[in-house]
Amino acid sequence: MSDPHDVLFAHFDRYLALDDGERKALKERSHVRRLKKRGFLLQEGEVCRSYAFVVEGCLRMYELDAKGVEHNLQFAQENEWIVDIGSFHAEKPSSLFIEALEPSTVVCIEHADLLHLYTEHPKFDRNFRVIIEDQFVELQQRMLRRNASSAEQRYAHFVEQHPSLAARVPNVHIASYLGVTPEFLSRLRAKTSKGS
Amino acid sequence: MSDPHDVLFAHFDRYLALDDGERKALKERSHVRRLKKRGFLLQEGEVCRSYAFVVEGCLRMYELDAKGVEHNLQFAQENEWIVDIGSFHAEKPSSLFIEALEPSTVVCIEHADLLHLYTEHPKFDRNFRVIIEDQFVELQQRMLRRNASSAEQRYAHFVEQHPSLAARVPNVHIASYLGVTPEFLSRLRAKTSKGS
DNA sequence: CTGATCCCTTGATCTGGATCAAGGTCATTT
DNA sequence: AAATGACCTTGATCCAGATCAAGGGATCAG
Repeated sequence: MSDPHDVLFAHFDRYLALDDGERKALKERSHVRRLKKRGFLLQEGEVCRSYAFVVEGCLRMYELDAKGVEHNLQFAQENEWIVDIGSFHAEKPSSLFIEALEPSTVVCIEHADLLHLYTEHPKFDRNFRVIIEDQFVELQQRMLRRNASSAEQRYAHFVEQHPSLAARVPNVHIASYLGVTPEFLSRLRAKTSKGS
Repeated sequence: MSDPHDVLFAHFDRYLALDDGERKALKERSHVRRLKKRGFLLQEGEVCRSYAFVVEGCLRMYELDAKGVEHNLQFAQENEWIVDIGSFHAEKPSSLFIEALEPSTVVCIEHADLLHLYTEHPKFDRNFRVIIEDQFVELQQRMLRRNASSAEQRYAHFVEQHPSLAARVPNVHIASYLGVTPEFLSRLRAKTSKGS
């Protein structure tokens, strides 16, 4: 198995690649954390302390509503970031949970450390800007689909765009992410598998 | 009336304020554009050339679906930014429209100019990162509400959080933004105004 | 091995919100 | 001043998806 930090460095190669000094700083300013299945990286009421990069495994971020129903906001698997940015930057209590759906390994950067990286190495400002711009675009498209497409279309799109998530994540969670009940998603699946 | 660029400079004071050199560069690398009511800043099929800051007026960004129905993705009024970031950065045709709902004044930064600002003045990387992080957090919360709340709750929240938009934007557009039909929004309004 | 817990499915029924249709009020244009 | 069009409302009906209820197959801990 490769060093978690190497996976992270390789991830940055997709943007502006880090030089040795930046890699060293990033390594010093982050730490590896391992979570077992159903372990929490963040729970409601806590401040989100870690900007987390998933090296291995799969996590979800969700909210618990007044009726006790969970609403999945985001999944993150290998080479993806997960954090409650609002809570992280403001250092205020989060209303979200981040939970490992499988045994997972993440690289965590804490608030003070990220600020340090930003000011010492402007390339991080650049790279994190681009990373979040990409996430923003995806979220906008998801919002549009939520308003413009039927549950059936949204599910088909999800399976097409995220086949690995569709395979590794329980359908209950996909249903919640898409904004439908698990029962209804089950019916959709029954219908479309019959059709093929 | 104050100079549109001064409004933009004042906007940046809320983040890391610009120094004289940065202000000069920003002024040189941007231009003011005035739109009449129903004028377009972007139309489907075009590349989104401008990262636009609203000095005065109000615009909306929307998609037109296969059935010819519009879906509002975002509003922008004074001191807010509007752009199809995906199209802007990739310089690829957009599937969105940006239309002025009122006579409006915007400051536009084109792609090459923004890249120039980013590389010459790293503070822009920082400021635009923070700006989009804030937008991202808002959009996440909107996504959660879309999945967790009823149309009635979403409308009440919209009016509470965006009273000025609720006052200046036609209800048809608010309905589309919230993901309901104008007819249904009208019924919600009738019900809640009776209740008070 | 054995309960307990997930997770998925299927049936019956209900409802939030959509659709279709019509009419009314303003504001803008000619 | 008529006419067009944008915007809002209200009624009647319909449907996508929710809710409630039950059962069944994995998987996992003790």
